[in-house]
Amino acid sequence: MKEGPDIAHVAALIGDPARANMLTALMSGKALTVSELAEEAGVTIQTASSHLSKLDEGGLLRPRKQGRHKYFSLANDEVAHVLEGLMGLAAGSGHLRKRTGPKDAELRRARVCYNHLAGDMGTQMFDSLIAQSHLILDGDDLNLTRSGQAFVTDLGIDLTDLRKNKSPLCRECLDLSERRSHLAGSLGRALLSRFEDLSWARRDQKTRVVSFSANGAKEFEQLFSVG
Amino acid sequence: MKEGPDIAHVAALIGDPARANMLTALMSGKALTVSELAEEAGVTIQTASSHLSKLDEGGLLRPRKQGRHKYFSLANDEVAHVLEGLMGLAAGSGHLRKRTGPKDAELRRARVCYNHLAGDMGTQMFDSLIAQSHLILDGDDLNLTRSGQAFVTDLGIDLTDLRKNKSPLCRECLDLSERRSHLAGSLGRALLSRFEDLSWARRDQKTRVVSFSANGAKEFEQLFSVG
DNA sequence: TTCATAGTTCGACCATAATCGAAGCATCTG
DNA sequence: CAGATGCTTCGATTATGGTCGAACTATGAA
Repeated sequence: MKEGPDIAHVAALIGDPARANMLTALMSGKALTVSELAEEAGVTIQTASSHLSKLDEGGLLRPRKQGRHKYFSLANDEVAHVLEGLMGLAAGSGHLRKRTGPKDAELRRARVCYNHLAGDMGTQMFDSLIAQSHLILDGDDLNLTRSGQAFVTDLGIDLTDLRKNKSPLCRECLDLSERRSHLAGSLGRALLSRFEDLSWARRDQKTRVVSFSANGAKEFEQLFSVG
Repeated sequence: MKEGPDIAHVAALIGDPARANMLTALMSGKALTVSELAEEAGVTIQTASSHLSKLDEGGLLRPRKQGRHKYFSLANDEVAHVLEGLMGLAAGSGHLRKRTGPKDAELRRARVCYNHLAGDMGTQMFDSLIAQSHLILDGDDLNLTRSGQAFVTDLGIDLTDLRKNKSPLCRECLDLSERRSHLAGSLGRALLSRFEDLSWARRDQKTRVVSFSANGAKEFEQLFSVG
């Protein structure tokens, strides 16, 4: 009767409150165990286990067993991307769960989107990379130019290492709430973790807030100035 | 307890099969009425109405009243973007709905889109009308030229009758799966019904297939040759 | 006006699936 | 080994929400 991918199934998976809570918890990029996710979602471990196996079957999660623990993380960047999109839609339609605490400003400024940098600083970095011609956007493809390769190598990132990875190096991740793009893919991931290594930034696992140190913010501003 | 946008609510909206069908139908970019969407989703009009008001409340749709019709389209391209992402996820996890039935070839060739002709023959007709300068496309507006007026009058269509109608005479209807336009509006409607009057074509209400008779196909080909 | 068509609202029915208790595996520790 | 911890499976209960018939409103046509 109908044609095309079964979008309803995937959406229904995300559409349950308990599962949605688990997925948002996983947006921090950190792998979590069944018990932790149960706590996040406010359900018992049995229920959580059932939910998680459904999410796994649906291809949204990547499970890893380690001893008697089972760690779950988001399956890939695409999943994170869709989740961010849904957050944008929910926020746009004024369907925020009331909570305009002080953390919101920080979240808008810099936050973790799965495992790369999002928020104002994320889009600033993206725009700056484009403006400096370190990245070029070709249709849907995003390519690192020669100067961009030098730039990130200078920053201390091993590109040949990254390329071993099967996942794409650069990816555009659209932040719907701001209608701006930021950088995902293995390079986006590497940049964020490099910022952490350099002690420029530190991420709060609980809230997805990325807080930059005074020095880190200065260095960042210098590297990714706009205009 | 929880923080952030209520992603579960939006996802649950998309997660119902009937609603998902409606949304995918609206991915064509065309505004559809409640009845059409009910047909798309395979539910009754009451059910469709209920679903649509929920989708509207959720900010996913943009409703427009036109006479006694109520047209729905996607609220904005952010919604479409999220839907695309979900399709990607569903496709990626091998959750495709099987798609190649025997009727599909017929549907691709000629089908009813609301009440005008779509499919290959629909786009052929559109292209031919443009090529013969019977129609000119001016931005978003589609205008019937003097020669076009003579052309359709020759075909036995009463234009003054059509113009009484408040609905636009010509409308472009984009078929995204083929990325081609075909002719909608009251003229598109009139053309299809004229084909039926002339016994050139007959439409199957169940499947939306439009089947041309041998003679009808020949006449059609002669009128709307391409090149 | 009267009839027809498009859509909404109400109410009742029913199916799906979320939930948790209890029991069962698996893995680590002493 | 026994005991503890992390997780899964089974079964029963429950509630949410999708569905349609029927009645109602609104717009257009004759």
